[in-house]
Amino acid sequence: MSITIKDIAKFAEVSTSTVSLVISGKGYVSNDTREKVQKIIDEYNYKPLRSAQQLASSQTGNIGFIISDIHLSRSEAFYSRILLGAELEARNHDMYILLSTVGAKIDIPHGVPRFLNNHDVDGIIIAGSVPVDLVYCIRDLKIPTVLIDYRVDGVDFDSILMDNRNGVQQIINHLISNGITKIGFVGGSFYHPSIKERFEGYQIALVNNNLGHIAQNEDYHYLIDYETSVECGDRGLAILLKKVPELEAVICVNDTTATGCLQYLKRIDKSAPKDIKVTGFDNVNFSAFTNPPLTTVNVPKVQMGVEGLKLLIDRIQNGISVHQTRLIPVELVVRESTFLTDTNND
Amino acid sequence: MSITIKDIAKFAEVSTSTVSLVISGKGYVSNDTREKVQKIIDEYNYKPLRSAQQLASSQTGNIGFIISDIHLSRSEAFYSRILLGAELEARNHDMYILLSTVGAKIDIPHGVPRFLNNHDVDGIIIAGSVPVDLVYCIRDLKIPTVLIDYRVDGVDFDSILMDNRNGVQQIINHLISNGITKIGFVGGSFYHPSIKERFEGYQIALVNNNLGHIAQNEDYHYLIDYETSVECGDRGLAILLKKVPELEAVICVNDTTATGCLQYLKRIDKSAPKDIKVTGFDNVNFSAFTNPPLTTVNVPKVQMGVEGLKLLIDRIQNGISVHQTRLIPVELVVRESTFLTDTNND
DNA sequence: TAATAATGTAGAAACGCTTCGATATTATTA
DNA sequence: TAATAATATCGAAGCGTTTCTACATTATTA
Repeated sequence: MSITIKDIAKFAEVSTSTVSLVISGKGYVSNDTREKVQKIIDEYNYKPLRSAQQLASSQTGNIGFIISDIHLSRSEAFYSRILLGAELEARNHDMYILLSTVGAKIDIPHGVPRFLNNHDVDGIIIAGSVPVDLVYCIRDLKIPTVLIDYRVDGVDFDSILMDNRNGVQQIINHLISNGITKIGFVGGSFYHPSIKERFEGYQIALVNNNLGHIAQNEDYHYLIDYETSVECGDRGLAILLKKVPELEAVICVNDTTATGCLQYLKRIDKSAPKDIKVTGFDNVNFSAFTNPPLTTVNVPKVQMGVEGLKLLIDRIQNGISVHQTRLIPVELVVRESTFLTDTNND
Repeated sequence: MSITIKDIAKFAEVSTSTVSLVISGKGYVSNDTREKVQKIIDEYNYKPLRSAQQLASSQTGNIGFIISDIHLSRSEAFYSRILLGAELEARNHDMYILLSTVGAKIDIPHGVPRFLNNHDVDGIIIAGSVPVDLVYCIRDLKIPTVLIDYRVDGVDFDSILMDNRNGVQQIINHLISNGITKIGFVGGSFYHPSIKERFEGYQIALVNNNLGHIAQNEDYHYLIDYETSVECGDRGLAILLKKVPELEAVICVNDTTATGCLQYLKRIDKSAPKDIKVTGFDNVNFSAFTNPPLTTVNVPKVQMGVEGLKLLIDRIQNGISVHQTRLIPVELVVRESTFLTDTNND
């Protein structure tokens, strides 16, 4: 039917093993032979059949990407950008990504993504929080795994994290250097490590600036809702302002929550930055288009996906023994929700 | 290493071919034998190796899912719900989904999703609009293909569409039966067929209600922006109200755009439904949480993914000759952005 | 009851690749 | 210069399935 490695070998007048070596780049092949074979391959646009490669090499060429369905459909493109980055890098290694969403509750072992039980992946990426039972299950499977924007205490995985604490510190320095000190925090519960880290960054930065009394004062903190959402921000700022009417700024755990704060301000006929400074986190695509545009922290989402896949490939191919954590730097993006400026800051 | 079909055959004291027949459910196997073999399979938790199956059967067991990167990251979980549905149904057929995003421009044939050139999929789902060149390319490849929420004039594919015209008609009937007639439309350009259909539905419904003059009056229509977005709705309603101050209702092409209208109303110190009725379309997850909650049209997104995959499987397995279009019914969801009610309508 | 059809099972040949030796040639070292 | 190492190529085995063919056995039909 289609053209096979045998055909190429015949046309190039070499053995199939030589063709295979040329394709994989392994072993010894003379330059002359390599070029001759490559020319034939190109001429016939030959692509080795994946299933045959897989069967012979006992590698699947697939990466399993696990994400909670909530994250995928609610988190405003944050995780889908990570997926995008992973896919981008997967192409460079000629691998495919098998996507699987998981619910908040899954029963082990029947409810786990199929590719786990079926041995259909060479490695796994977990993006964002998933049920811990699943994490334990995957650890026991001993499949190479990388966590992106997630970690589980007591489980030692390679991971890609963003520097949440530093990001919030940048925000706080930005506020304090402009004379703002009465700074509140609106977030979600600590079900996700990033939320916890952002709040910790908030507390540390305040303490470092001799504002420990605010860092400790629960009136300044709204950390109740399980999921972060627009409504969470709306409700959160309302409650904070009731307790602390003199609040000067509110740091939101992410851009979505910050949108909620802006919404609340508008409802009570106030606005940022005039009455109160509002900041977000993540720099998702809509954050430049809120009214006013959000000061936030840019998280290189696509790059996190790329790095995650690179790390995973590294482990699959080289089986490095010690687990790595890569902390991705983040960067303050100043827009008008904190201070009106003349300079255009994109 | 792992357990193979040979092991199962040995333990069950049958041939490998019999085991294979039991697994696939094809051919003739006596009940006794079937049960005996199945018991062994279960006992050892045996799963056939995909690559071997694929090689022997020359089927990949994969479905390619193509979506524009804009759709994936901007369209508020609409398309990711479709993806979810497709994945759900893929599981029932023990197939995997290979996801590929494409940009607004791609060069044929090098920029097309890899799985096309590499013969790594048995069929393709295209969700939402993609470059037409890609559609032509896929047609020429003669791979079974299903379009979901998209169509291209002159290309005959199986497709899953939603009943956009009927949805808008339901909205208009809802408005008119409550005495509202001065109804505007805010949408995007017609790059996507659904946008065009929704506008057509708007016009048809008006004509049917003896409101043809409004259907024809361009002052009532904002159809400029390429992408539908919050800003598009904000800007659109502003312009409409300038031209038609007595406007009573605005039908938005989707929930995102409707959100923009609500935003604009708030800015000019007006609100829905008091000053003007606002409706959306799609019923995405946030539409129940806007302020006020949006009257909209529910589109069964997950079901569309499921149906798309079913149709695709049908074509792959049975090679049905005539192309099918399945029109998915939609349903009006009345919330408070049109009329304040006593009844709770979820 | 004899011929035919349906049912049930097994053996072995693919499927298209990778990789392990084996062998031959060339380069390097002692 | 002889022994060894590095380079280059090939043939063939093997990866774990599916499926074709052959051969029995049992059920159905004339």
